[in-house]
Amino acid sequence: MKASKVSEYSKHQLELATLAKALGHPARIAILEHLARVNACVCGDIVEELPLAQATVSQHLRELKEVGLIKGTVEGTSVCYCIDEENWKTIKEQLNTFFRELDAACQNCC
Amino acid sequence: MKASKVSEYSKHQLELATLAKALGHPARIAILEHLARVNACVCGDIVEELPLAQATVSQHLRELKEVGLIKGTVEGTSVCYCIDEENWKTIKEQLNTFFRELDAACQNCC
DNA sequence: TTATTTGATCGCAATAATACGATGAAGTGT
DNA sequence: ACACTTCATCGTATTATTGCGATCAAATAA
Repeated sequence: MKASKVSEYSKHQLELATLAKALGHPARIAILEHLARVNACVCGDIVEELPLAQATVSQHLRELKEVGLIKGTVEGTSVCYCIDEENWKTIKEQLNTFFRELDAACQNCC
Repeated sequence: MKASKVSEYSKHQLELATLAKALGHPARIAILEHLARVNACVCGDIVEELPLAQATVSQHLRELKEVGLIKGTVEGTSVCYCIDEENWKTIKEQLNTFFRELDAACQNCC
């Protein structure tokens, strides 16, 4: 992508795309679903759930954290990850707004 | 790899990730929003809306089409694109199911 | 203290995504 | 027939992502 043209997209388009990109890998979907399933904080045993090395899982966790979907809390020698409830609400609202945009579209076209 | 690790991702995890990946680029978000905004089929003037060359836009359109978000109909020498209402309903349901999964999670953790 | 555990980060290789000019295919108009 | 339009695809350069071993940092346990 040309750096000079990135600014041509609106802020919310860039935000949505960044968010979607974070969800655009099966490992990260699996991590989120695992965190949801155990309904509690899970630590590094996420690594055990995935067919990936510890370094790779750590990388995926960072990506999810950067986009605000999860948060991690240090607990002694391990780190407890969970879905970031606060941010998730905001993110969900962003996505739903986008969905409603699409819903309003294109009733009888083509 | 440890034997306890599941070597593959589930079908729905792969589907979700593929879908999210298709939304993971600002140009494709912009295309969808434009199609929604004009509330009718638009043809190759999508190119005029984006800071990208025709070949690149065509590429993005193909990705959106492959994942079922849009459809294109040939109209003479031009092609009319619009959101694929039918598929969009299915896709939205998939996403909402995923969202509900996350909603149920992690009430008071960390 | 030293050893161990947990997880983050670094460095690098392999792969995938992005962008664009050039070209091809198919329809339209002269 | 020819020129023109519209869009898809090809070839390819650039950049980003993915994955993993190695290593580092911090807390814990001996």
